[in-house]
Amino acid sequence: MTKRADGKEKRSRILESACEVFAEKGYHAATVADICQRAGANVAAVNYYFTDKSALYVEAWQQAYKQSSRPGSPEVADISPEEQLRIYIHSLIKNFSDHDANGQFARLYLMELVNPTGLIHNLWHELIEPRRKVLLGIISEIMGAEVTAETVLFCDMSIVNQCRTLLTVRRSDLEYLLAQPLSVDLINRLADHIITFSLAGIKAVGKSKN
Amino acid sequence: MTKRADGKEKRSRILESACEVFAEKGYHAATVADICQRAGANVAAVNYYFTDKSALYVEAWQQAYKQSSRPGSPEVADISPEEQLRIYIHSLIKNFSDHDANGQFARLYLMELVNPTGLIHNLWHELIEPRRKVLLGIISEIMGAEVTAETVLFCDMSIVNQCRTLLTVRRSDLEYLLAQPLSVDLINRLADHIITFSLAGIKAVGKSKN
DNA sequence: TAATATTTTAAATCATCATTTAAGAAAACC
DNA sequence: GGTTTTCTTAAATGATGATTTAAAATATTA
Repeated sequence: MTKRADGKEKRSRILESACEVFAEKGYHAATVADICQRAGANVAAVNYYFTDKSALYVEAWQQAYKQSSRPGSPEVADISPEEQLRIYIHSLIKNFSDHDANGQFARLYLMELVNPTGLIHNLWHELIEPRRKVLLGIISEIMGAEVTAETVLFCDMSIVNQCRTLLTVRRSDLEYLLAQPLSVDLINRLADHIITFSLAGIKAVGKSKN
Repeated sequence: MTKRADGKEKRSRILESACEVFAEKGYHAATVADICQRAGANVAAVNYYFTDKSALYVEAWQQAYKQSSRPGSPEVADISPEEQLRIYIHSLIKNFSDHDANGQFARLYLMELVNPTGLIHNLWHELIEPRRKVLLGIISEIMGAEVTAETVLFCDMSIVNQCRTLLTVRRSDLEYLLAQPLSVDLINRLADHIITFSLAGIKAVGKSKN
């Protein structure tokens, strides 16, 4: 009935490295041994604290989600939707290029998208949808009310998937493609590119649809 | 020293289902048993014909590559770059939405991108780069000569990643997002969307950069 | 058809991981 | 300090999946 003070410390270290490893390799390629080693724990610890690899996975998801920063919460209602989009894309890019907490959730999400485990069925829609709504809102504001839901969704997909570049391609491959190291500066230039590209894209699609 | 006539038939059936399974699940989650079952073959067949799971993987890659259609080879030099882009994007989308040969290579590629096995190190650049060059050429033609290589690369990434939506998201999830079945018609509308969106994007980026 | 080469099969083996166990170490509590 | 609970560990067990083997089946060739 009594708990040790430092008790949960190893637990959370495991959770942390679980996020890392699952994000890096996906569910199947990740091994419990690898996770524990990084956490400096014995393999048995996973089952002691989480019962299962799969349960650990689910908790890692929730953990990573909680630690990730929601992009572009519409705090200041006064700025133009274009400016809101700018901010949203910047924070998306920042999230996607981080290797810690933020980037981890984004990667976990991508891995689940690409090769679903079926373990987080419930979380899926419930966690993701609210965040997506923000971007959908911004887009339809930019386009005006005349436009169909499908068109807005297409734009959403266009934007998010552009940003996913950073998530999909390994750093070294990206550096090869771009023929330069992946500096903060480069990432900012990419963000600016996506903003310009998308803003024009949205407007053009909006125009062609009414 | 003599070969059986139908000998290679089972071999190629295995290769075929290997493409399927690897494309669907990625290297780790795919099992030899699953592959053989789909091919109606005994598990030992993999080792008999290919020695290894990993060697089978490499051959599946090559096979899928050969069977995939290169998008937008610039056969007719007379059409405008805008029209070429249209054609390129359409064929990319077609490739990415197919579940047979074409789509398989695209999925294999994505899986390797997202969670590299390191098994196809050599093939990688050598197979992919030539194809990418086509799109880069089209883009810089649209933008004019004034623009930096980086800008062209960013546009390339914007376009390809938009198209990757179809590869990344499972059919059922996509249908959920779009609230409708994934018809040929829908895919065409998506392709048209990406074309309009990207053409405007390219032009805007080109303008802002000189 | 006999002799040989190739392909297929079921079962055995091996390897990699996940999971359990049981014993020991370290707190916490009295 | 002694007792109890919580953690930690190394080693055992189990499950899954890749690979090997050796024998059977099928084809090819002479």
